[in-house]
Formats: sequence, structure tokens, C-alpha cells
Amino acid sequence: MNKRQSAAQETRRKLITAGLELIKEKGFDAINVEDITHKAGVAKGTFYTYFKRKEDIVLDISRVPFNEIAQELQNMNHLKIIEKLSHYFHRFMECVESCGIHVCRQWTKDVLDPNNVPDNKDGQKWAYDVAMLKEILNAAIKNKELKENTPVELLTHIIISELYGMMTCWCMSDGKFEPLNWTNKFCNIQLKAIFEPYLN
Amino acid sequence: MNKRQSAAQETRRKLITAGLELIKEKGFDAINVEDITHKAGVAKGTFYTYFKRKEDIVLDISRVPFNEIAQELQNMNHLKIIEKLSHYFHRFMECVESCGIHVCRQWTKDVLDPNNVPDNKDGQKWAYDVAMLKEILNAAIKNKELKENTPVELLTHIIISELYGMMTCWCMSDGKFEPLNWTNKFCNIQLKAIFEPYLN
DNA sequence: CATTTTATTGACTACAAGTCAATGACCTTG
DNA sequence: CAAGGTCATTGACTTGTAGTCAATAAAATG
Repeated sequence: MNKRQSAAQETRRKLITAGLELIKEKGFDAINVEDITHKAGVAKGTFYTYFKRKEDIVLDISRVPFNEIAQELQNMNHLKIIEKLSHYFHRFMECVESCGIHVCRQWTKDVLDPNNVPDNKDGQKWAYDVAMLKEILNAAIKNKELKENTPVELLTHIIISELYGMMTCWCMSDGKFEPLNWTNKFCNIQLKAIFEPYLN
Repeated sequence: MNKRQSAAQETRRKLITAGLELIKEKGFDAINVEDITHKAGVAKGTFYTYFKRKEDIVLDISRVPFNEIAQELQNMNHLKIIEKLSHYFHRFMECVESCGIHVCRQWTKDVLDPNNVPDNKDGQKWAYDVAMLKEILNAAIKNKELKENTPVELLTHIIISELYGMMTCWCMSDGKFEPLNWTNKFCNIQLKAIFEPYLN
């Protein structure tokens, strides 16, 4: 990496750091692009070198913690499918909690937005999660842990629905509910019920 | 109701009708307030007599169909708790489908928004749903259908989480999933699993 | 009929998102 | 190492629209 590239990487990092802090503190709508660039020590125009639209920074802010989960799951192939997914639920809500309510709110808005079609596929968290879960389920079918006729697509969406539902609900309740308490108490029950008919 | 009041009601109705049609067709962000008022045949300023902010109209648009469900449930006291909730899930997703993806997307954004604190409590769909579900669960406890120690608050939030999760997921999948097929197939399984420990 | 109330209007303001031509630091290559 | 090309940076500028408000007129009130 040459000098120019590393300077660019550093600028991007500064913007993301500044953005995260400001959004966590004040919320996405309460700040403007200049607040972010000012805090990062660059000019407004620079923001648009790295992000097409103001909202796009949120996907980058949340990418780091959520990608960590995906990596963790790669190294847990010894676990049974339900334990694996249970771990996923738990870690997901840990990330939600650490990102904070303002980031999650805006993140949810972003993935809902029809105009939110980033150039790079990495930006499409939704598609990314679906792909990862499908992989996990297909692997379990190969292992004979799950039956051949398991409706992978449908189950994948149900799991995502559970995750995003918890997050949405947590945001709406203004963080009143302890997400970890919640996941511990119910996710296992629900996962078992959902997978019950397809376990070998 | 005098002449002035009924004229005002009519104006409100025209705005909501125009808003619904435009949002369904083009999406909330793709239209502006003047598009709505023009279609409704009034001036821009009139919009702000009825809605504090542009977004507020969406809550009013979706209030009608969702309130119908609440009324239906009032007249179903002969049903067991799980059947009742199952019906609720089914009807909820019917409403989601009929409102269309653009309205639901914006609606979800609205309830997530920290700034979205309408004056009248009717606007707070979230609190409204919570209250209604709590009432249903408490009634079931009184009937001895559910145990005394049922965690009403927590179960209420889990149910809402399921509902909003399905809706969010449906919006993200761009309406690809048939919500009714989905609810029929899985909601009963999940409801049973959740309520199992608390049934008498 | 005089006075008050209130819905309507549209020009106007305020604000911020996103653009773009100019700049210069850095990189490439002959 | 010099010349030419590349590309991140800049901030003044454009554009678009959400929301305001003083003036108006129609209807209610007494």
C-alpha cells in the first residue's frame, strides 16, 4: 500500500469514527454531514469521496462488529446447528447493544430503504446475512443433521425475521428491554420449535 | 358536527387518500408534500394543519386497517389464547400486504424514529399494540387459561417482535415472500412453543 | 350585524444534501 | 529526475424541499 492509499484509508477511518461517535451521541437525523467532516478534520466534499449518500456511512459503521460474528461462526463447525444459531442470536444482540440504539435505528431504516442499493455487495447486509445462514443450513443438511427436504430459504428468512424483529422491538422500546436476557430466555425455545420437524 | 368541522374532516380524508395512493405508487421519499396536496386539491400549507411533519401522514394512513383488527379481536373472546393470537398474526400480515411495501417501509421507519412523538397517543402504534396484547394476556390469566406467573410484559414484546420482524423481513425481501403462507406455516408452531410453559 | 374563530393559502425562509471545477500532493515512467 | 498523469481534497455553489406565517375569507357566535 502506497502513501496515497494509506492516507485515504486513514481518512475513511476518521470519518467512520467521527460518524459513530456523533450518531451514538445525538442520533443520525440530529447531525449533518458537516458535523461529521468537521469532527474528522476534513472538508465536507471529502465525505462524498467515501460515501455516496449521508446514510451510507451507517452500513460501514456497523459492518465491523457484524462481520466479526460471521468469522466466529466459521470456527464453530463442531457445534450442532441449534447451538450454532443460538450463539449467533446471542452475539447479534450483543452487537446491537454495543452499537447503540441510534445506530441500530438508522441501520434498520437503511436496509429497509428501496433506494439503498450500494455498488458493492458488502453493503447489502440483508443479502449477506441470508447467504451466510443458507450456507450454515446447507452444511447441516450435508452432515445429515437436517433432513434433505428442509426448506432452507424459508427457514433462513424466519431466522432473519426473528433477529431483526428483536432489534426493531428493542429500538422501539427505547432500549428498555435487556436484549441478552431476552435471547437467552426464548431463542432456544423458538429455534427448537422451528427446527424440530427437520432434525434427523 | 357543523359545516366547518365536516369540511375539515373531508380535507383530512382527501389528504390521506392522496397520500396513500402516491406512496403506494412511488414510495414516500420519491414524493414531496406538494405532490400530496396537489393531488388532494389543496395548498401546501393546508397539509400542516393536519400533520405536524411530512412523515406523520403515514401513521394516519395505516391506522384505519390496523384498528379494524383490534376491533375484531374484541369480538373473539370465545377463542383460546393461541387461536386468538394466531388470528392476529394472520390479519396483521394481511394488512401489511394490503398496505403495500412502500407504506410499510415508511411506517416501520416512523415507529423507529426517536423524534416521532405525536401529540395524540393514537399515533403511537407501538404503545397501542402493546396495550392491546397485554389486555388479551391478562384476560387469559383471569380465565385461568394461563398461569398466574406468566411474564406478560416479556411475552407481549416477543409477540410484537415476531410481528414486526415478519414485516421488516418482508419489506427487505421486496415482497418476495408470501406473508400469509409464512404465517400459516410457522406462527402456530412458534406461538405454541412460546406459550407452552405458561398454559394451564 | 359585529365580532371572533379558524381553515386556507402560497410566497417565503431556512437548512442541508449533494455537486464540481480548481488545486496540489503523490505516483509512474522514460 | 523531470514531465505528465492520477486522484484525494477543498469549499463555494446549486438544488430541492420541509416547514413557517401573515393575510384572507368563510363560517360560527351572540
